[in-house]
Amino acid sequence: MSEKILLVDGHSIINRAFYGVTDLTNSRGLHTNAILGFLNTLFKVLEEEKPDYVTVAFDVKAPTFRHELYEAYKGTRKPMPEELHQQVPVLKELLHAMGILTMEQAGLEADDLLGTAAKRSEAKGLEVTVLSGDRDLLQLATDRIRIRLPKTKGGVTETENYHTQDVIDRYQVTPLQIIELKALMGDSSDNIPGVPGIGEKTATNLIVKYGSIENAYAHVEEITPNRAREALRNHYDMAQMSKTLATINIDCAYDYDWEAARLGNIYTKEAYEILKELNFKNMLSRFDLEAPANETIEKGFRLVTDLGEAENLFVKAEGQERLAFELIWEEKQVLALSLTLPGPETAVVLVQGFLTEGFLTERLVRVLTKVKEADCLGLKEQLAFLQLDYGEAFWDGEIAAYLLNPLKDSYSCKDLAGEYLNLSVPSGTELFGKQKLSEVIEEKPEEFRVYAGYLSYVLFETLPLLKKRLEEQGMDKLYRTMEMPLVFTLFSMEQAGVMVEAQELKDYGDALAVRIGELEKQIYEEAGEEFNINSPKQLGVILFDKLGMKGGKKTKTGYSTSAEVLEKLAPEHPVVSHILEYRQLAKLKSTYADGLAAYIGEDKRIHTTFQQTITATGRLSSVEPNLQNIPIRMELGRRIRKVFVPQEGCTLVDADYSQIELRVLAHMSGDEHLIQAYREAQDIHRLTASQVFHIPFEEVTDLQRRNAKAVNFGIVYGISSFGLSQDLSITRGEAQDYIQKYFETYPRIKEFLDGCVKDAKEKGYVTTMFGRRRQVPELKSSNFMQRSFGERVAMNAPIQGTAADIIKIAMVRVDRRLKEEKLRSRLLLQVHDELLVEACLEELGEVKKILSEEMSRAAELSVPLEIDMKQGENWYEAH
DNA sequence: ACCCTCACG
DNA sequence: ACGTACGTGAGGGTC
Repeated sequence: MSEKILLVDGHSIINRAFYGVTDLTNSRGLHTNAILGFLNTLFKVLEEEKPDYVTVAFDVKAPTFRHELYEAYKGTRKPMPEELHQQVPVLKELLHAMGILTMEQAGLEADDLLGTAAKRSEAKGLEVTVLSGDRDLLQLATDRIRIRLPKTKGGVTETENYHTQDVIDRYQVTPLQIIELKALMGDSSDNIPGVPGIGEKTATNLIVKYGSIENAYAHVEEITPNRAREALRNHYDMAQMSKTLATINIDCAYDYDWEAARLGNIYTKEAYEILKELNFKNMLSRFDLEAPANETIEKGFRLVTDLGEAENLFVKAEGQERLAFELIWEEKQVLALSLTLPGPETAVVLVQGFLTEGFLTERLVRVLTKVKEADCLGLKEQLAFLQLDYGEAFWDGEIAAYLLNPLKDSYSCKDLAGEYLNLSVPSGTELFGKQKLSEVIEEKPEEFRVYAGYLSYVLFETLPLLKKRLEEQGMDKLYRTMEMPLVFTLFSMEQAGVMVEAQELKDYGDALAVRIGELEKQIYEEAGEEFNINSPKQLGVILFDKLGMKGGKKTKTGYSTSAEVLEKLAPEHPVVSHILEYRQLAKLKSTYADGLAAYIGEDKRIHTTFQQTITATGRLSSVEPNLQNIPIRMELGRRIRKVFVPQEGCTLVDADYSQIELRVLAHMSGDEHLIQAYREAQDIHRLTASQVFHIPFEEVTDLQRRNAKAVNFGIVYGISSFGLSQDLSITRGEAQDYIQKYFETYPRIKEFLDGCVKDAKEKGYVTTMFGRRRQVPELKSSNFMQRSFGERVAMNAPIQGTAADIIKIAMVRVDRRLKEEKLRSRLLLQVHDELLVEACLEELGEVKKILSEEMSRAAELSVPLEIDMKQGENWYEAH
């Protein structure tokens, strides 16, 4: 078998990685996402190909022969963003440390170097693979040169592979004719001018029929349609030049050295050090020869399919101090249990034959009530299969990892393994894509065993580390007394759900539909044509191009048509206010009337999911559906709340904290004026106005009060004069003036906010009253915008986060008391500063007492925590 | 997959 | 000079 060579288009792969991988930085603020993406792609291909030679080609920032030929070539091409540019030298250094050859030369592009190396390697008898993100490289494909183009589908990266025939199958033309296509069509990203009026279809037709641009021109009289014929006739010279531009030079003056490209051991000490510096913990395990190899770990995972064997396992488990478990399920059915006992000894028990779901879950519950510690990932989801009450034994790795770093977007087994164990573990999608797990168990039992085994193994190995870090960072109490009990409270709330009147919701939607229909008709008449009102793009064309309105504000992609802009335009043309009304109704219908209806269950209730590990500040979020953003500000939308009702014999009680964030600010800053104001239970915004503007309380005008209110809000958001000026439609100078006066009045607040920023700059994070942390990496950015954002975040997170802590405490206590006092009333929803309870009529008095007591006592502040509470026959009335 | 818009605190 | 308020989720359009 002949030897193999892998040639990598460094420029295109790192670009692709930069835009495809979420931004990351290492501890010194260097952006690393493109390097990570590049390495992931490279390792995957290296493992698949096992090449004997590897070379990565880069572009050099210097004119090439193409510039001499055509001056606009790459003239307007946007420069590499700084965040990407800084990563290139680091990547090259890393490749060199791994003993991988790189090539670059002034006057040549990476494409030309690749083409040259590929053709010479082919001539030498090697099997060639070219890895690139750029389809232009397809012109190099032959029977012995394969082009691999990475493609991301559903989160899984795969490559499309092209030999000669694959190109023909896909594009109807030969690899070399790809050049002709490109010359005809043009390529805006490379500034290659095409022939105006010829697109992919026409170009393909011409080349399939005539083989080349020259031959097509020779038969130009025959060409149809007319448009194409004239286009080619008029732009033939251009097309020929484009062809030269698009042609990869396969015989550069470059001395390619195969021996320098020969692949040795890439897992070197030098590379290990660089990866450590880059903070690529997932990668390190490949390079760390001392760490236990995946194979060693995986060998220990035992598949259990026999009832007797399972029973023995459970008996053994019951006697343990600690274990990790994870039920694996799909479509509400348990498929398997992953269990790790000290040793560590990992077993994967399949639901199969006598090993029923019922047996498995009942036995597991018995085990879990006996052991001192049970670790898992995503306990709330597991509880759906396990009849369990709150217990101190449970530890949830997802929640622990979230507290340690709330900025991540996932806390999967794979993430934990990489971050805390330096272990590279495949994810479900990587292994099985979208295939159903029930099929995977049948078809790939071996792979499933490994996948499932890791789920509990990783938890067992990670939890001690997570615990240690929580203690080190002073978050163990927060974890044990707030977040873990809350898991059970949220589970109860989700299970309870909230009852919704389906018919009323439908009637509401139907009524909207009638009005939406009328508005549609009217808008089309006023616009003089029919168009999609829901499309900001089409709407922009109608308003700003056709009707000639002065639409100033542009977004990245075109005119802005936001309500803010439209409201200013409303006086100019009657269609604008109709569009505004249409927008409002369309939103209500699609998101709320139709959207919510789809979630009403057989029990007539909507069961949302509360996410506990999403927000950067410690708040919860609500999804599928989101019940934390049901309309309230406008009357029409607010009416939707009438469909949220109590069950028979119950009523709804809604309690919300009054201005909790400002009260938290008063407490945390220790500002006497603000504290005094709250102790006297005054109208806080009016008082602010009176103190800031030095006027008697009674004489504060509505406008002054409104301004003061906006300033109070701004303070909580991390004040900026620009933000305030936008909100109040005043100049920045005036806004700055308000802010200055505010801080003169409340100097301790300024000290507190400055202190937050200073802390964040020194320590890299800010904390809430209860010790919850949020890292603020943006403060290290060299970009002014990013840094300013970091400053606002540093001011806002302690306030928003403390308020979130307080209501979480209240929720756990309210839930606990309702249960301890054996009440049938239930906590249903949380909306950041508000709790909704379904109270049985005979328990109403007690429920109100519990809510009031537990919410106001949740934290000891230097100002009272006041609660507004209402009761009603639906959520509209109760709030 | 990403943007725009808009609903909430 | 930079070009923004903090935190979320969902639907529709576009590429």
